[in-house]
Amino acid sequence: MVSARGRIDKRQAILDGAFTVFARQGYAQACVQEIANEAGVAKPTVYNHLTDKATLFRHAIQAAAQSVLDQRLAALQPLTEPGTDLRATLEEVGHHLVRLHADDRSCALRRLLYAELTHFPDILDFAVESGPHRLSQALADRMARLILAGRLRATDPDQAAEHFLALLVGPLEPRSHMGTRQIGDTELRKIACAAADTFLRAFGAENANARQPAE
Amino acid sequence: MVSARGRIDKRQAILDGAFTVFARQGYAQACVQEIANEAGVAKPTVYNHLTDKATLFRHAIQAAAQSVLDQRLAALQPLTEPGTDLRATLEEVGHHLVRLHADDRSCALRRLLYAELTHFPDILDFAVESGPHRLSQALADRMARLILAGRLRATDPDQAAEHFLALLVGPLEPRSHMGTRQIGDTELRKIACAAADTFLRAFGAENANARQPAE
DNA sequence: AAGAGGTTGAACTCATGGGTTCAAACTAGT
DNA sequence: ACTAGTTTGAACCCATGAGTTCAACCTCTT
Repeated sequence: MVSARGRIDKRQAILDGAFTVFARQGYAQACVQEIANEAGVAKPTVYNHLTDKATLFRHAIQAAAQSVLDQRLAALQPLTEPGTDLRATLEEVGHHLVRLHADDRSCALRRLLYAELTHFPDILDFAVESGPHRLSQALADRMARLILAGRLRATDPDQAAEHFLALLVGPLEPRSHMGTRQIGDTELRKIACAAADTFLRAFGAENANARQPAE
Repeated sequence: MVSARGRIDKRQAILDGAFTVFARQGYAQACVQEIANEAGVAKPTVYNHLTDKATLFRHAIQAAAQSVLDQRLAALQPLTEPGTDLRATLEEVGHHLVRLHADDRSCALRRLLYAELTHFPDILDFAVESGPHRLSQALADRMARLILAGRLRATDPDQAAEHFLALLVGPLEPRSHMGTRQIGDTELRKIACAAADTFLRAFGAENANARQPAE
């Protein structure tokens, strides 16, 4: 028997190649032969691991969505220990989130989801439900803590999270030409700063509304 | 000769049917025969008016994008004469914009653009450039007037417009499951109110920051 | 009535690509 | 070296659908 490690590697390679090609071509235009080439594997091997083009697609999307979500959740980390300068922490987290959102993989995944949602209604479950929704929940948890600590105004934490994410992501779409154009890091930073600024004006605690210059 | 009116009607019917079918199936999965059926027309007639499936797609998208943009620009109208209650006007415009954004046609168009942007890079020109960008510009013009009139804080009008749109549209995507689920009008209204509230807190003139109950 | 231009349906050509088959080659474990 | 499970390439079958052709057919114009 071929080493189990080798099998798993092949499977991973196939899923990775599948996502790459699907991202490049869309579901219908992507042909299995090309996926096999991308993965450095023969066509029958693909069908040996994944029965269908459709299940191949589902698994590739699911893997990509999981990794994207993990990255985003990790980016919220600094908010659990906000330190003394809340603005700086928000800018940092915002910058990180915005960078992830503008990432190639992330954009490709979003495009694929939008495109094939009608043909694969079931991908909603693990891609939308556990995508932006989970992120929003996690962020709302942090917002609740900040409100309790008196560092934000007393409001609905869910709405605070929703609006912070909106301020980050909203300006991104038009500027990136729907994920086509890459955005420079300085521009991303500016977007994050602007979002943090507006957010603090609207949700900051009354006594700390003004920009605090330094410690 | 068949009446010119009849020809034009056929062409319109074809473009409309094309958009409907493309929206339902995506570019690759849509077959020209089905478009012909949808338009109540024979297949060769389609090729008589539009040479290609590709140009058929381009024209259908262009027409849809134009009509969507027109609707959105019209929705900004109330902001040119803001009346005494700025908050109410913002909520009204916001509600209108959000309703348009959540509309079936609009969602379908957005999905198509995302999906086929890689295969038709040229649709960027008339769909993205003259889509959200134009809307943002028009809104920024209104913002500039409001700032000059002292009804908003002195800031960059472009950023004010960007953030207002972000606050409107951002919360929509996750809730509508990327345009799959229809959202009730009361929920849309709530989203618009929340957006107006956050926006006024961040961009309202200092003296008019608080909620003004009535005239 | 005659003719011109657009429309129709059906049949046709041809390329693409999903999925399968199979014999040969490979790669451990014994 | 022997065997079992895997991979490989190439060829194959078959469905789908883009785009074309053509003869019959409207539907106006003159």
